[in-house]
Amino acid sequence: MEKFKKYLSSIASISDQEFIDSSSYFSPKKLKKGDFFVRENQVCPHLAFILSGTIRMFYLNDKSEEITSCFCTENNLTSSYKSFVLQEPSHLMLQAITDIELIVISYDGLQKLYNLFPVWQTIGRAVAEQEYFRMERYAAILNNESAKEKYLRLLKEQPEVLQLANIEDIATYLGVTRRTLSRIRQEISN
Amino acid sequence: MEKFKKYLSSIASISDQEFIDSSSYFSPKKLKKGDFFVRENQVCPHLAFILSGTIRMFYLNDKSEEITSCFCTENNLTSSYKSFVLQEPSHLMLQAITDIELIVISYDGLQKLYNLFPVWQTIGRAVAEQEYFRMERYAAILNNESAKEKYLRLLKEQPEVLQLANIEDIATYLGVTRRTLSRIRQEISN
DNA sequence: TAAAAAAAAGGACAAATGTCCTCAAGTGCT
DNA sequence: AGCACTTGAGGACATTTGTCCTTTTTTTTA
Repeated sequence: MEKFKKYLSSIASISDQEFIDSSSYFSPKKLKKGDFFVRENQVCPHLAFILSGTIRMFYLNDKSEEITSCFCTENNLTSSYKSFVLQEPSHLMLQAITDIELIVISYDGLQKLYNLFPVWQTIGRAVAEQEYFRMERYAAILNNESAKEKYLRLLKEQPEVLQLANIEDIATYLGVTRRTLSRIRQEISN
Repeated sequence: MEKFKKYLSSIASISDQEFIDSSSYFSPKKLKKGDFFVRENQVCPHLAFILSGTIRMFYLNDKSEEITSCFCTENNLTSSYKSFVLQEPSHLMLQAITDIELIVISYDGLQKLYNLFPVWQTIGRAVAEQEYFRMERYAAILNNESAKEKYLRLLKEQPEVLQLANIEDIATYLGVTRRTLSRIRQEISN
């Protein structure tokens, strides 16, 4: 829980007592490699903080191809955020690509925190803002960097993902085909 | 103001009295075509609701080329959101591409609303969530649609933008060069 | 209104990426 | 260990997109 408290402190000032009072609304959860945290068309039941492990977030495009939109790693939140917030069926799927340890909270639990502790209103807004900043950055990268630059960025920022994920998934994450990714890797190794 | 109230009601339930009490924190603002709402490296001073007109949001990439990231149209919020929320210098610029009428609120004004009216906590979170949803959708489109599909989507969803913005800006918005956009337009006209 | 300037269209070729494929290496299963 | 199965690398060619231009159209200004 210490990791989680540290994360919360980094986005809003929460006192020790507030954290203790809030913590009964959270519960631990483990997933095995390959398990789904969220399936397609399921309402995302939890917002989760990743204590350890990596989750692949993906969706099916109109040709029913899996498109990876994010690799979520430890010390970050994960969820099908829109589905969770609006309590509507998810178009995103979240699947563990390693064994995972999470701390999760349900939608109802979070609403209770909003009502009981004013600080959670601020945390809730800060989380939404953080998710926005992350997505804004992702969009700027998508729109502005070549596939090679994106690969090098992934190598720098999430090197473990290159070990854990398969080529196909990395390729769709970068927005290119397997063939192009293969060329990029060849180029870099020279 | 009626338009703005309608917008707020669509994202959180605000009573008539709450709206009246809040409204003194907002002020009207007009911009002429070509005026900047936010310049580069300026801390975005306001969050704005667009009553009428269109704003182009753009940034400079590492080759100092202007990349358009959004066209903001009436009945939507606009701001350099990250800059406004964190009160840090903006890398985004917002420029009017028509004459504009806005309703704006300052950062301090919004903090006061958060403190005075609990409903504003909810609105603030809902706004952050909305901005996130918009950006998530934009990223999915960027990563998944061809330039032609993106053009057709723009034609469908914001046809007025194709009249107002110049080709160069539309091209960078779609993530292609002028030449490619020219080819797309030729193809469609056949 | 005519000249100048700016914006958009489009030609020709180069570069990047995709498609479809085969081959090699690694993985799991019996 | 041996065989099927999966995964990644990379060849050959087609398609798409970019680069660098020139030409055409539109807009601005004297």
